[in-house]
Amino acid sequence: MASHRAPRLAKKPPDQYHHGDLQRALLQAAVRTIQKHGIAGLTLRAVGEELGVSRSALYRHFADKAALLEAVAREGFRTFRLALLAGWEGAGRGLAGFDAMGMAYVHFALEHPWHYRVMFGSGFDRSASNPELTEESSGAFQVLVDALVELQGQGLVRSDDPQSLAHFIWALVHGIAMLAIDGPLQHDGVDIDALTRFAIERLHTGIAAGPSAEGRATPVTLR
Amino acid sequence: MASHRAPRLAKKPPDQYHHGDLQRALLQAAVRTIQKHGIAGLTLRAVGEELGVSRSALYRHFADKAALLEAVAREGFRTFRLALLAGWEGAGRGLAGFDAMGMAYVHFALEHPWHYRVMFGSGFDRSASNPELTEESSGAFQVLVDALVELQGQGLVRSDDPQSLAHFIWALVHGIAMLAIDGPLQHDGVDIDALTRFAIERLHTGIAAGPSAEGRATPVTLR
DNA sequence: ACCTGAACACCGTTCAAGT
DNA sequence: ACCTGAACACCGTTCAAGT
Repeated sequence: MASHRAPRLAKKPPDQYHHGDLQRALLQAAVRTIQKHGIAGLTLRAVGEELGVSRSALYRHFADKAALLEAVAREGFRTFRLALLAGWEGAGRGLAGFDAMGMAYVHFALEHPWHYRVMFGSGFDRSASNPELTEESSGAFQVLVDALVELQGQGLVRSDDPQSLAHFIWALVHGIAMLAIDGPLQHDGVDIDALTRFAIERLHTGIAAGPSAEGRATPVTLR
Repeated sequence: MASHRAPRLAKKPPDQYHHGDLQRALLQAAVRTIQKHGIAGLTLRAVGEELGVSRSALYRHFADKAALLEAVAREGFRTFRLALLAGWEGAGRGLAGFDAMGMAYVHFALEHPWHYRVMFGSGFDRSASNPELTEESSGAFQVLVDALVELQGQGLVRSDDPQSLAHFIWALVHGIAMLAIDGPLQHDGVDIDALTRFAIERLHTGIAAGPSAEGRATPVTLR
């Protein structure tokens, strides 16, 4: 790019001080390394090698390894929130939007399993004051709460405390995601999509037997 | 214990070859170390020190560190299964037993968080053929399946595929447990017991609004 | 049979030194 | 201001050697 004399081209031009934005490059390299070698195989040496940079260069841009993982989690929560929102709004909100948001949740976990693992794993202190991370995290959660409040306003969802409802539903999809990624649903030939659809149906009508629920084709959506 | 001459008493008598059952002692020491220093702080050196034994002595009884963690998980699944069964039978089976089993699930996770983390964490290969572990694990799952089949036989639960129902319910309680232990429910002042009870209620009747569910004090348990 | 202790190949992190 | 390279204190694992 700049004007040096006849640079001997390596794959990445080590012209200036290596990068204009090493911070961002380190983040991306960390994600690639995790995808290749797992979260335990994320070593600062491997990250540095991928960029042709010393292993201690990272410390100019991140406090330590945990901070690097936090950055990965933050990036994950950001795109996660957008995915949930896209599901909700893409299906035109309402009960269809609610269901689409649930599917989007599980799909995100299946499509970005490593991001999801880092986001909800224990690679860093969640309690240690980390305002940026908790903000992104609760931002994603808020999408669900907002949707529930809207549905309650339309009389489509029970008028319970929205926080409790949201925690309940979040736990459900989180559980499906975790069991699908790392748990026994992984290799048992379970159709995750079908299970998720089933779970969302049961979310609407419950599991109780009896004329009020059993045999009804569509969930109760009076009014 | 045995007859040596005037043993200079250390805390643990290093009389013979240290232990009659080092394997079991190592397992317990591992659990204690994890409880004290976290799952990442589990080092073979720390385990050995706790027993006054070399750090390589472990390799006589476990293939490697992952095998030690697997043993912890196996022990966890065994007592977990018993806890679920105690809830189910202690409450006299039926719907009350079902609810008690759900509470027992979450309570186990809250009372043995480190065991739970190891059981469902990624400290070892779950796919790598490990028959003993998967047997214990699916044994715990089977308690739930059996209960559901029994409830279906009594007409108390929808006649869906019991496996799907079990996966759905398992995901829910697993999600609550994970969010309560490591997630944002941890320090938000959320009453986990109340949330679990609420979740189990919603499990019965669903979240839909309308006369068929809203306002009814007790879940539908016709017949 | 069971355990030790040195050795090996790895880690994350620090810090003086280079440009 | 940004990065290097040596050094430090840790790891898990192996293996000859002791009893």
